[in-house]
Amino acid sequence: MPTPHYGQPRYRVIASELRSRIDNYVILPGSLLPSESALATEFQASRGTIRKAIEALREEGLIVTEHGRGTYAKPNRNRSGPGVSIQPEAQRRQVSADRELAVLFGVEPGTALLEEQTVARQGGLTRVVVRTYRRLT
Amino acid sequence: MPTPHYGQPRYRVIASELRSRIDNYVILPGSLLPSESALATEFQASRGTIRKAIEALREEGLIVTEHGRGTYAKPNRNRSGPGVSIQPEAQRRQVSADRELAVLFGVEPGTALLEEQTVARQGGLTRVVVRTYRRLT
DNA sequence: AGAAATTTGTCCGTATGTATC
DNA sequence: AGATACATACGGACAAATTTC
Repeated sequence: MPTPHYGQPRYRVIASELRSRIDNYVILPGSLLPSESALATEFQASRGTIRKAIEALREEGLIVTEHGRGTYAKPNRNRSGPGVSIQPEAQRRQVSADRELAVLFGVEPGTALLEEQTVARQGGLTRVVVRTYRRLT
Repeated sequence: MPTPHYGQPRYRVIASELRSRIDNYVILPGSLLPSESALATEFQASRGTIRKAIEALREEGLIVTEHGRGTYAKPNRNRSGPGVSIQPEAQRRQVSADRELAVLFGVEPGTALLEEQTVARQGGLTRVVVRTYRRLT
């Protein structure tokens, strides 16, 4: 059905078709796209070509891919404003000892300590934050 | 956090984190690790991925697994000396969220959170302090 | 003794990531 | 572009061992 795109790489043609389906809600926001294998069959292309098309849409921010799950059309695309900074799952940094840590470690308050912070999320919701403090070695 | 393998596979990242906890006595020698399901929740991974991480540590000889019981950190790994005793202290209390915790949990700064603090000592010296933060449910 | 809950063991199917030809 | 192979990852289901009440 899509208009022929002569002279265009196959993956671009496929990307356009998928973009159109998302824009026209043939693929609903938040729902899974067909698997790469299924799309390969439908478009009579190899999985590699399908993956290039998907990669293009992912770079446009239209879709999100999860390892072992599949590729989703992004939900509520016209909302997420800026300032929504993403916190890394785990990070290490130096912090200065608060009064309690200073007492525990037997150092002066303000002394640099190594802090590792791990964030565990579930369904976009932060479940637990773990902060581990050690001496600088 | 699923998604592509940037660098290391997830199960190896998880194995590293667990190894670190064992090395730093966050998980004490001879004690049970959290169940595979609990770890799956904490790390937002499937049980299969957790099992791969555990398998890696088991091959390193760091832990031992028993069917129906759980997985233990190996006791007396490097008996460098006799009086190497560890005395963890734990306490729970409510604290008010600092700016970063507020962002992570999506609450107003100053909101009360539950903090669990564990102190692991060795030979009178504080080795590590772990602070775990959760919502008040 | 027995039932229920918990935890690890195993197997299946499906999907994506990556490398190679 | 296409094809294949293997690694990584998810999720469900059930069995087996153990603990708890």
